[in-house]
Amino acid sequence: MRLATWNVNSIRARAGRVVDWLVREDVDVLGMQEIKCKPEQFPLDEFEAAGYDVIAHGLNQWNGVAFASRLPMTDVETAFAGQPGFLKGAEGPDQPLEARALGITVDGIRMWSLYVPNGRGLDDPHLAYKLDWLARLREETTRWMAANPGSPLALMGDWNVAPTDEDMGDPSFVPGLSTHISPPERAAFSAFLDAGLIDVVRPLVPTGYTFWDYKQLRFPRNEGMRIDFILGSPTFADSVTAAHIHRDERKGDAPSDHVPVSVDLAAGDDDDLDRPMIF
DNA sequence: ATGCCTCGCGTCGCGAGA
Repeated sequence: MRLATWNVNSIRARAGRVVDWLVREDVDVLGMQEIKCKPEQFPLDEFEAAGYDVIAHGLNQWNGVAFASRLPMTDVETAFAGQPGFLKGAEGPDQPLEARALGITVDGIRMWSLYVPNGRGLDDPHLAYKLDWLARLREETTRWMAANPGSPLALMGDWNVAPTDEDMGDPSFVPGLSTHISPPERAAFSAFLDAGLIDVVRPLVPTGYTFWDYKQLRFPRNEGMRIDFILGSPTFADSVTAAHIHRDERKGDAPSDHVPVSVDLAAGDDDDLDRPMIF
């Protein structure tokens, strides 16, 4: 199985490009972020013509997450337990949920398409929202892993955090002044690794960015950021046989500012991985 | 540099993105 994540920056502006890539790369399941539309506005026909079913979760022109899959999708959730909401200018609990998380199960694998809040600025209420959102997601992930020991889980999406200095190549992001690299954001990300999740791409693709700003020739200068990740539970990580950052998708006409990230998994219906080794 | 792109909205200026 080939599984991928991609912040598409408007699916209506990018459907042709996304479907072409899915077919060309033989992708089975794609988690998308920033579809920027409601489900009834999603360009379903182009996906269905290529053999993909779509589940979309979008509330308005902002955010929005979706899955496209050639395999059956079950157990759909449009938010994780404890997910906080946000409304600009509002404070306290009971702010409305945004369309930033979508969970499904495919072939026994629990997977989430996640669009972590941007943060906007170190002094902005959106940063507190981002940190709370990540902390709540980490708590729910820990709870889920304890309740489902040994079950494969993949958290994939746009995390809006550059976890190490090697992941930040955009000179406009300044330590002490900028989001994405601040110590609390990095701590919120590394808490997932502490909880037992594994970055399944980095060991196989040790360098490279997944995002380049549209402005200031960031892509030609390769001044990008690695902020899109696939984190897996141990059993999920054990099944990963390959990983790719599809850098070429930043080229050509009307690209997203993010590129897709994919992993290949050993076939789920053979039991080679469970067979005891005999010497 | 309050800038530089790109997108959606809703009518050409603004919020949001990272």
